Amino acid sequence: MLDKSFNPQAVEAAISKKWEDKKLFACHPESDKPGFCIVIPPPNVTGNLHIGHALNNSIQDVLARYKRMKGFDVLWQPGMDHAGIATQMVVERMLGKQGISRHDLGREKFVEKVWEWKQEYGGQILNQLHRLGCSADWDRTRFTMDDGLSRAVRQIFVQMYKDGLIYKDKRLVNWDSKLQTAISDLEVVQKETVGKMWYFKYQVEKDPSETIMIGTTRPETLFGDTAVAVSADDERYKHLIGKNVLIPIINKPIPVVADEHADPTKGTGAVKITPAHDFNDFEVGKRHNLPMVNILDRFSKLNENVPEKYRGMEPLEARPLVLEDIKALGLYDHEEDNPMTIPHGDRSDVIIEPWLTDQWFVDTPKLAATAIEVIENGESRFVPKNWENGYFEWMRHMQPWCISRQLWWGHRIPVWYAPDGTQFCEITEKEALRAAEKYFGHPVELTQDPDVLDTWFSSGLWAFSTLGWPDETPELKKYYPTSVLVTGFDIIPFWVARMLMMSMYVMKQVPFKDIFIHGLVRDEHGQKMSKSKGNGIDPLQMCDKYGTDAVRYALLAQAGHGRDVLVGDTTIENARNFITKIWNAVKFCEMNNCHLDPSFNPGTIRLTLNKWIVTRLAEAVEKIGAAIETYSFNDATGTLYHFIWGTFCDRYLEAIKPIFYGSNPEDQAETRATVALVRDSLLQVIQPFMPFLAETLWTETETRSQMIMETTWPELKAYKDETAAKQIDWLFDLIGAVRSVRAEVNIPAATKISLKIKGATADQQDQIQNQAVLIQTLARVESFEFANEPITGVISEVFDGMTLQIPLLGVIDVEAEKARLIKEIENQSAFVERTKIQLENQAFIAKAPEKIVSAKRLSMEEAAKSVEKMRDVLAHLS
RNA sequence: GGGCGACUAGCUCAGCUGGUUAGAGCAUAUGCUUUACACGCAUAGGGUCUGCGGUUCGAAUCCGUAGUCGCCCACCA
Repeated sequence: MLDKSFNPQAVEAAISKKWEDKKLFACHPESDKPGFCIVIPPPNVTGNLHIGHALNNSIQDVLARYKRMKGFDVLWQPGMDHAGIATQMVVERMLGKQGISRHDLGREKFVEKVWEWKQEYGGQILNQLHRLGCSADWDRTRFTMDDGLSRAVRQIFVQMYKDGLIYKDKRLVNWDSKLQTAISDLEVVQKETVGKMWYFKYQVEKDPSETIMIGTTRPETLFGDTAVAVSADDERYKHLIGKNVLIPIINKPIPVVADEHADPTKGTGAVKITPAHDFNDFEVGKRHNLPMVNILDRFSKLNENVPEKYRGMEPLEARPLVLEDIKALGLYDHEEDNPMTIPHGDRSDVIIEPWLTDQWFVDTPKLAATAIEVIENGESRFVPKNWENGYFEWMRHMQPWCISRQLWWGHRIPVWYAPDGTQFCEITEKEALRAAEKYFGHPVELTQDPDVLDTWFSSGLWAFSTLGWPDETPELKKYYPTSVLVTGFDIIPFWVARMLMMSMYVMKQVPFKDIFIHGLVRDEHGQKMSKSKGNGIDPLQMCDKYGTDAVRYALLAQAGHGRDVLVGDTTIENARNFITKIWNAVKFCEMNNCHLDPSFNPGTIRLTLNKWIVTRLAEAVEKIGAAIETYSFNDATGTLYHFIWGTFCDRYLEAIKPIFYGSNPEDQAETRATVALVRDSLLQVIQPFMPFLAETLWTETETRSQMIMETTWPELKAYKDETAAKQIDWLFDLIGAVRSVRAEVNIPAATKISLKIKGATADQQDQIQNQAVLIQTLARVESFEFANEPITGVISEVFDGMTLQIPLLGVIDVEAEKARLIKEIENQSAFVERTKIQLENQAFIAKAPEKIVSAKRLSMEEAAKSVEKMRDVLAHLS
């Protein structure tokens, strides 16, 4: 006998273990089942499971489990990302507590420490995903710094280098002075501030009476100025072009140049050019061959290229002093408030300075073209589709991707330098040495580039590197391109776009066919979860409190197209309540001895009630399957919920009680077998969503050796009987109407009443007789009477053929009932009126489809379809 | 500045290519210790579908426009 309710804490661990012991999550590349593959968005090795992971992985798990039941050979490829900066920060912090810096250890020792850390503390998140019930093929877990994946990284780097798609360049990059590394554009976040714009004058060389006024938001960078730019046809400044002006304070002469960058309508029309510290100015500098004066050191402090009194200061410290000095010189004019955004590092949160350094770049603008094409031509598609716009936008404005990081943890750049600086890019040091020897004609000593690659470089290869590339593995052959990528919109540019580019370059095939983008998890009020607000939800705590299935279901119940997911105690409690409902429904089956009958053929069902539930079940199962296939998890769960709670429990289980409490053994046997069939089908259908509950009930209710995970998706199409289904629905409407009237006129539940039914067709009268027991139980009706004579003229006219023709005899307040009916009639009259108009219009439309064609700008074919549809609706109406 | 999306019951949302009387869950009210379930059952109240204009026999749905709120990108001398 089942307990009072489901106790997830007691069973989850054991069930997980059983699944894993039986290797039910493993893929079978050798099997001839069709392949279905999802690669996990690899969580950071430093990561801890948060609610967003829970959503992301629950979705993937539903797909994996569903596809397995549908007969696919599923590979859900798990793994982790080495997360260069994040991991290095964690380990440095840990060492810092012992008073050790990474420089004390040296590179090699430090990297060793990181590996030790990974061994001991890293990858917690994978255990947490196990707890969520994720059916990934855990034995195949990959790490972006595995030998295999590292080899893939080096090989692709070399190939891209040789194809000219990776190059080293001295350019302005985003420099993070705290992390001491360059970062990519994507890792920079803009923060709004109210800044100021300062206006001051530069004196013209040899003619101090003439000046040119500029406006700037960063006066302290004037030491790095190498020109002032004006528009070529700006009358105010035309005469100054080619002359020199003097930088205030240091009196260094710099030229006035004509450049399109200067916009006469903005500021004063004249702009100071600091090529080493501003991306726009850098371009101007290149156009005019200006010197690049770097005034910041690697800690973003002013360096030896500024007057002594400012050296060692941060730009913001120096700014007021510089302004003071300008004022003292009498060159200062005025200041204005100026709203602006300041770049910050997404990890370090310090101000990011553009800084001139040597870095490695990927020529992403070149790679972008194919990656755009495959989305345009549908080889790969975003679901929902509207993400494509953002993707195109981003891809078309792509800058070269800075991939070198001045870190120690990561894939070291496979480039070696000869003493004269010649580069040798090879997969291994040996090959580099050989190449160098060949080049120079004698052996030379080489030193490897100290930098490592951006973490996203290796994750960009994830779709194929995890499957064994560059070897031609059976996995690669069977599972690539993968079926679907499930991810959040926040990493479309970081990851999705780069996977598309890298995969197209290496594999010439898209990495995945579908890209399902889910929403953000928010709190119950729709607020973004954040540490500062304290409204975050720990999924594992919720699993402890309500059970894993409840958490999964609460998330999945809202996961749809372009929709955020709102979670909190209430939503999870509701999910838990649903689980209890299912538990109790199954318990009811058990108490009524409903057991699986292997000889039972649903095609031979006699009772309409049983035909009805099987039909409605079949429909629900189809709908749920279709919803999963289209990533509408909210629809799938909604259908599940309404079928189980509304149809199966509230209607069917109540309706069969009279049969169980009756005395017809044949009816009882058929009903028991039907119940067991419906129960098992439902358990199978909920398995992807609530695997622990499904597995528990599957094994507790029957003695069977097979786990539910090994079963197939229910196939019930053949047993549908729409006529029977409609009859029972009609009856339930009748019962509902009776109940509603009873409630309205306050008839105590225990009172039996007699029912006079008007206007029912002969068919319907038969049904009512046949299901007398049902009606007597559910509607508490004692006897029926069928009457053809009208109560009044009005009622008969309007009510002919309608469900609500149930004047109740005997016990009710006639006046109240009459008032109710009149109200009803008003509604119905309006309805009939509309119907009549629509019927008239049918004739009208049949006569004039051309009118529809012109009005709706449809083709004749479409118009015809539209007319057909109207006929259907109208036929149904009348 | 450019783009995307949303606005339907107190709350959170369905409502797909226009077509039965606009739905659900939660919340609310009333009544139920009915032998699966009070994490439950039954019933009810609650909506000029953001405003305005248009197309149509017919608009929550399509078009235009105004408003409010989100998000993304860019610029910022």
